[in-house]
Amino acid sequence: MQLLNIRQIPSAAGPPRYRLMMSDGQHSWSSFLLATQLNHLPEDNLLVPNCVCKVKKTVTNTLSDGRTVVIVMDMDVLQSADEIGGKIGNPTPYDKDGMVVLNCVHRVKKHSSPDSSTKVISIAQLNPYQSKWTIRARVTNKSSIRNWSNSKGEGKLFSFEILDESGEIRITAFNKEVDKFYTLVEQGKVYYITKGTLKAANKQYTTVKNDYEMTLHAHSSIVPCDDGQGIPAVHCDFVPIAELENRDKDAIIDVIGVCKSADDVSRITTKTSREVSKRALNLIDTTGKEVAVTLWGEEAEKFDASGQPVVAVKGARLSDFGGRSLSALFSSTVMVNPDIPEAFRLRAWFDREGYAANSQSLTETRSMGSGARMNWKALSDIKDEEMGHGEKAEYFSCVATVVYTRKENCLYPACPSADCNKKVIDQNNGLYRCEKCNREYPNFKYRLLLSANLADFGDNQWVTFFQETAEVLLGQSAETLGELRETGQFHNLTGKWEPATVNRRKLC
DNA sequence: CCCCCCCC
Repeated sequence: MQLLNIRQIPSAAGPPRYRLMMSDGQHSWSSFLLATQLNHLPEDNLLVPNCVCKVKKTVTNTLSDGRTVVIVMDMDVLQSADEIGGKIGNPTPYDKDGMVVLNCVHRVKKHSSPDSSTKVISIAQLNPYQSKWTIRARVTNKSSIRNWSNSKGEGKLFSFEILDESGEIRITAFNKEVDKFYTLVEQGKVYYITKGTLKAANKQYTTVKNDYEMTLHAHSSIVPCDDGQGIPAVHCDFVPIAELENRDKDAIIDVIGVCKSADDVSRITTKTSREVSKRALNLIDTTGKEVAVTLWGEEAEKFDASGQPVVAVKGARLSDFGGRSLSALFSSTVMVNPDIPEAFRLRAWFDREGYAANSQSLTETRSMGSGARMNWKALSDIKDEEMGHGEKAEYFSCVATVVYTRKENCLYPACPSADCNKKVIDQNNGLYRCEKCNREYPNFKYRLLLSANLADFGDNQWVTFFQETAEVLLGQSAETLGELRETGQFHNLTGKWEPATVNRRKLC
């Protein structure tokens, strides 16, 4: 069609709206409205009178007074106004509808579609310009309930993603709608959904492939659909672990593997001083490669690695930490022993041969210390390069000899709580006080903090060995040393070491 | 109306 006229119409709020008069050469008609996502076309002076357009997608709304409005959702400008030069043919007005002045865009929104039939449409057809529809879709991901509080107010929300044969969309429920729908909405199930509000999705926050997202409100309904026929199941596009080496950092990928091992859950403090649980899993697949996947929060706390389950993560983010590693996001779905062929194949492979495979991990951890990532230094380099003077800790490896250990006070009574390790004060009443936990305990645990001087060919360096490394160096556990000290035998373990023995120990 | 995706 040829654009004959375009003008901005009054709109109270939001982006400007443009009304178009189009012609097919025979007739002209002016009840076209440009969807706001196409506003760049007139604003960049591409959509100007006389240009010829290919209208690719429209939505037709009938107003309460019977007038028809066509919203142009997608269009290309095929030939510029300059190329055409003028009006093509002598089009006559299509009908009197086209002559009615559309004076306010709000009429379109408020009185759209008097037809109240709730025809089932597909997710791809959803748009902010029509409100009477029903969709039928499967829940592919569901968040937990989250509370927020900011300058605008506070409340709670949860969100979920749904999928049909045409596409996907994210839906968010707030406050009352959380109470109404949270338990009803189940991962993997199919529902009829009506009367959600569509708005432009902020792409900054989502990987869901849709220009819009939906908010539920008081009149929204969600009804379970027993027949999921024609609605695709959650689809994963699993990337073989070995292939992760070739993918870009920050890529969002699906992965599946046998959870060969898993860290214990631990608590960390984020840069914004929030505490969060984390747990890294080690997944292996038939490529013989392993990769670390970090789970967060409740997912980390609840994860049970016993029995080496098959774990699939949909929508994990690839990181370059330690070479290559993965992190679950809020938008990720973690599935343990999912009922899919890939999982059965992996189980069979792992139980038959994979468990014994001489596998390699794409994720180097410090404790692994394979040669490739070692930062070898001579002790003099540490001073010359001012290592450790910056904000961040720096790590290096060296070969050195222990020339002296400061054995006085290397063993101390520590807080017995799991992650504390603060030195306790003997209250001399059978109780031991931890200042950090601000409480008293009937017991304590022994811990090591061993100061030693190391020397290589050119320099020496004082270093501190904490618990685990001191135990390696001494060849004794802190607990054993504690017992020996209590029975007066501690001095027997402080003799001199053979340099050859020391050199073979791991002094990282 | 949220928008947090963290840590080594």
